[in-house]
Amino acid sequence: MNVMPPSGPTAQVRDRLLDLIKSGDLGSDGKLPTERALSERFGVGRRFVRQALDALEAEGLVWRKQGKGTFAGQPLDPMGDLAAKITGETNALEVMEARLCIEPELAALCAQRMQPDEVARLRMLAQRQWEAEDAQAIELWDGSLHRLIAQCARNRPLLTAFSLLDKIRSNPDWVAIRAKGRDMASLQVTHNEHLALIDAIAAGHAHAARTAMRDHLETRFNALRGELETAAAEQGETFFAATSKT
Amino acid sequence: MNVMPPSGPTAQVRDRLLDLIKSGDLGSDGKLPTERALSERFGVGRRFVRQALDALEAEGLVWRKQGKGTFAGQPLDPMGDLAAKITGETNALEVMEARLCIEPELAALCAQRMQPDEVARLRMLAQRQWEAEDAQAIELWDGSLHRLIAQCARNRPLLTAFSLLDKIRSNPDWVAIRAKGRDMASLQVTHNEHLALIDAIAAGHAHAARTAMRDHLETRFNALRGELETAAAEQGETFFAATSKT
DNA sequence: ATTCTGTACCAATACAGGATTGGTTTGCCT
DNA sequence: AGGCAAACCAATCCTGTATTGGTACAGAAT
Repeated sequence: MNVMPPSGPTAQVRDRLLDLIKSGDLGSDGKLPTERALSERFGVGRRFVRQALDALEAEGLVWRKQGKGTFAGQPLDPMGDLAAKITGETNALEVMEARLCIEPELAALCAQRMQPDEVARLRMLAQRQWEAEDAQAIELWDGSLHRLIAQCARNRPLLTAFSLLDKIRSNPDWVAIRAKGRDMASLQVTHNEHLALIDAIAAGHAHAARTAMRDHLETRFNALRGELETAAAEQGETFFAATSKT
Repeated sequence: MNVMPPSGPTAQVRDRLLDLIKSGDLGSDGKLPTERALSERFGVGRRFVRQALDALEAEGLVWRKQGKGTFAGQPLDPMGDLAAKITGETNALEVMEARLCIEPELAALCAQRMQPDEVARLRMLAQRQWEAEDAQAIELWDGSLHRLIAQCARNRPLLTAFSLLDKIRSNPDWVAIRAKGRDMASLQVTHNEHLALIDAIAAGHAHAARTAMRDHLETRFNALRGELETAAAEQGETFFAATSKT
């Protein structure tokens, strides 16, 4: 999908859409107003809205599906019923452990297989996350960044394994726990770690990318552990600590 | 679910249900008539029908879901659907790459979480594989060994990711390619590698187990690469080389 | 004649309300 | 007290309509 950079009214619509995306007024699923609503709101034809959305979709900032709508970020991979089945049989620590196994390798492969425009897309997603104004937007852009890295690794089974974890983690109660573990200081750390990761990927250094992702996940793991211990102290063990049975 | 063997009317209902299941009159999804319909049809109370179905469910001959119905057989495995979908979108090299990511970590976790009787089971499986007399038996015992390691790692998401790879690899054409890459010398190497791996696990050395598994998989990867190059030279690229698209 | 724009149409998906189905409880009869 | 039918509840399905992105068509403007 090679889309010309927008000019004229389309460029203005694109910028206003970007403002809307940044504004934090979207729902937790990042759903944007419909094309028809946006065309009324901006006082332009629907075709201009579509062209602006074409551009944003090419930049990886929105995704669209006929009959469903237009959403900020990157979509979760369809998992069928599998993730729902597993969610009740695992816990946050196991998922984190699995992430530490899989995502550094995805980052390394991404560094090896990255295509030229994809680095810019990663940087833009990291910037969206840094500029995010509420917990929902942080979650949406952080998730989108990790998803794009996984896609750019170009290994379908590993992408699927990642997506399984992604889906499990999308459970609202799990999302809430993560949100509690974030403050300005941790967001700064995350942003720095994201940038270091993207720099390693951009330079094509697989080993550095692997290490950067591992460091980043370990930081998040420690924050999660802190939250889980706080939650456990407050109310005894909850579903986060479901025993894994094999 | 411990269900007493049925007696009296329940036993008769059970037998009639079994006849119905065997009759081939069910739809393609194996859906049985509703409990209410069966109770009318057999001229008994619904409770008898439920008891008979309880028994058949305990025997694995039917499955039930509230709001959906009662079905002959066992529910479809969500992983089967997903693996079938992924199989057409990946290739043997990607799967091998994914194994190199996931299985060393499973071996390390297994070394940390292994329970006392499990080492003996691993050794027995390795011995079975060494003694196997044909390609099918080799595949069976080798697979069982790797599966047990994955289970003993006690991480549900990683086990699921492993199982997905296992499922993809169970495709018969893929099995055949692997069989062609084996001879007495390679089986000896494999056996030695299995033993080294199990020794590391038994000793609880996570790092050594990780390295042993990685070494073993790299050996298999090289053999697979050899077979794929041979196959490619013989008939041009086949489905093993499906391009991964992201 | 070509390009632009609004409108119409199509394909994919969602949604709401009612129906259906398994799971459980209640109340009546023996 | 035990057994059974009826009632109730929770989960899922079904249907018709609405919605949404994707595309085509027709008319207006240049």
